[in-house]
Amino acid sequence: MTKRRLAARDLARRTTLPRGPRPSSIARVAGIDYLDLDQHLGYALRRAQVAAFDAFHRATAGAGITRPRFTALVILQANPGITQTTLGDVLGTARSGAMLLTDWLEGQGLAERRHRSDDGRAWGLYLTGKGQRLIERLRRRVRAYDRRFAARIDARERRELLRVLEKLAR
Amino acid sequence: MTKRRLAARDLARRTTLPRGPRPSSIARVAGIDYLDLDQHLGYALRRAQVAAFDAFHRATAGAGITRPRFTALVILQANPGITQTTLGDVLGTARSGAMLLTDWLEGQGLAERRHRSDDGRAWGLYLTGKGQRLIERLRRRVRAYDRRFAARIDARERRELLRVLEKLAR
DNA sequence: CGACATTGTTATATAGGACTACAATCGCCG
DNA sequence: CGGCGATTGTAGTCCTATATAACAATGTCG
Repeated sequence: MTKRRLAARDLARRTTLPRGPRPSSIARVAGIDYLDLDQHLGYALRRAQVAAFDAFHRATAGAGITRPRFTALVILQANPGITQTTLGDVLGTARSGAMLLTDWLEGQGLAERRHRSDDGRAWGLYLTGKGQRLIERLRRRVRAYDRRFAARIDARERRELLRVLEKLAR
Repeated sequence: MTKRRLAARDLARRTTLPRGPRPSSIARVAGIDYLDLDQHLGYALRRAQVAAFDAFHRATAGAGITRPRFTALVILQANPGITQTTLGDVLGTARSGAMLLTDWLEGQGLAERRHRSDDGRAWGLYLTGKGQRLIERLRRRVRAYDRRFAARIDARERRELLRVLEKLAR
């Protein structure tokens, strides 16, 4: 244990399961003129994304799992030993956020920090057995809900959509 | 002035321009295994949406305008006299949020509340001249940035994308 | 008129971040 | 090999965007 683990963290406070804002979906209100709002890619993307998030939310209901937490678990599953900084890069958040997230995962017994022999500053992050089991179950559920959500469009549209979204996200 | 306007609001506090979290974009990190994350519509939509928000953010830089504020201005422009509750419905947020938003718009001199003759409870919301000028300028800028962002795909892809996104958002 | 619903409002709580400063450690360069 | 800048995790602070609940004023409808 180096110094940085000595400080007793208030894990309890950070372990609170988020009630979270219900994502719901952004319904179109009758009688309202939206002008050209739907012609904006940004607006259209956001509406679709909120709807998708709703499906995700139902898939992970009760597990206290949020979007970044799910992503983190997937990344940890596929990249054992990753550092917090890299995790933050993947999630697109600051280092400090990745640390809070890691604290939560550790507090839940889903992941653990292990010292790296090659770098005394960094931790290697690993899923625990519990974390492994949880993410496998969650991935099945999320995939299922994603498929159900995607049922609104056909297979070709879905393929095209993913292709175009990737071009936009780059 | 009915009672509900009498309470002196701390407009100053709410008038603060948001520094806001820089949206940036969620870059793909080299050497990391993402598993099937990109196959999830939700994940792909989110990445694209963050990228789009980045374009929006650049378009509205310096004006203190956030996404919901922009939407509110557009909606007010096209639907003068709308109530706060309806505005909240359009934005997909709670009434209290719509009120805070309205407070901000009013504090900035962009919109104003006027009594409705038909309903003593509700306010009708209207853009001021300043708000009118701002939203017209902003819409031009946002459209331009949206076009620039959309340049990553061709016209047919864009049309298809909007069509498919609409199906998903419903 | 009286019960109930709706509107705006206020107060409160919380998640989710960013940002900064700091100590330990690494890596490089002279 | 010794020192200095860069990097990592950490702690502390701050802020935004939300939601929720309780409330008074007002509307609606039986």
